[in-house]
Amino acid sequence: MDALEEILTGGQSFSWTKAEDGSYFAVLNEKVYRVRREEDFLSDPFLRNYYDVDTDYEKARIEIASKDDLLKEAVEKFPSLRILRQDPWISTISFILSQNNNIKRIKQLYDRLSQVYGHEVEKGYYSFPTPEELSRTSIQELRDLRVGFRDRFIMDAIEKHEILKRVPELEYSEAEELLMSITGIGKKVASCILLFGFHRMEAFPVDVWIRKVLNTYYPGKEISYFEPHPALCQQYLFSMARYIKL
DNA sequence: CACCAGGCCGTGC
DNA sequence: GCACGGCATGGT
Repeated sequence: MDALEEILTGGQSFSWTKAEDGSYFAVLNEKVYRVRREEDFLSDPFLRNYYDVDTDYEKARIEIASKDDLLKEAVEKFPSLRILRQDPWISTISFILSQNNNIKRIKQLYDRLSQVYGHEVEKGYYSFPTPEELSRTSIQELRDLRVGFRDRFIMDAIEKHEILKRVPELEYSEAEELLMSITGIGKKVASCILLFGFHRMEAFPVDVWIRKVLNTYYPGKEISYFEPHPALCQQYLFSMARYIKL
């Protein structure tokens, strides 16, 4: 199992594209970043933080693997899984796009928004649009880009984007409530934004895959079973569920 | 043709 | 408070 494949294109980020030669690239931080191996994240300060290099995951992995056989298998199957430290705004729009959608199409819509409303940082490579850039759009333009019923949700997120600034100082439940004041953000999308955009490791996003895992392998168990690493357990179970096509 | 995808909204009870 | 239908789009 290609470690980078799962981390960069497995559903927590939609910024990364796999190139013909097997490398991955993304436009972030006003630059085009290209990586091929995990070591490529070590030398650049932005990438170090983005890839959460300075967090020691090893202790958590041991703890998680000791919980049960499924998690043990997940840790073995996806040895270097981690939670990327992504931009709050990019995460917000990405996971609004994610609802009742699949990863491949979310990625398409992400790229389309970048090309149409972002700016070119290198020939042929476009950044994800800032709130200001995206505010040039309209319901009709968004619909023409095929975002579907999510058009008005994106419009509301643009309008209320400044609330993202207040999130870091809030308790989880308050932050969740604030995010859910944007139309189109419910509990699941809020948890993804808090996890991937604000690195709130107490988050535990429950989507259709996680629901299947919980029903099949953890009937009657509470989320607290996955303490003290709920977010990481969730990510491992998400990857496993998709891997075994639950 | 049906059903599904990193769900949420609006309505009715 | 909870259940349920509707929702755009593209893939299988």
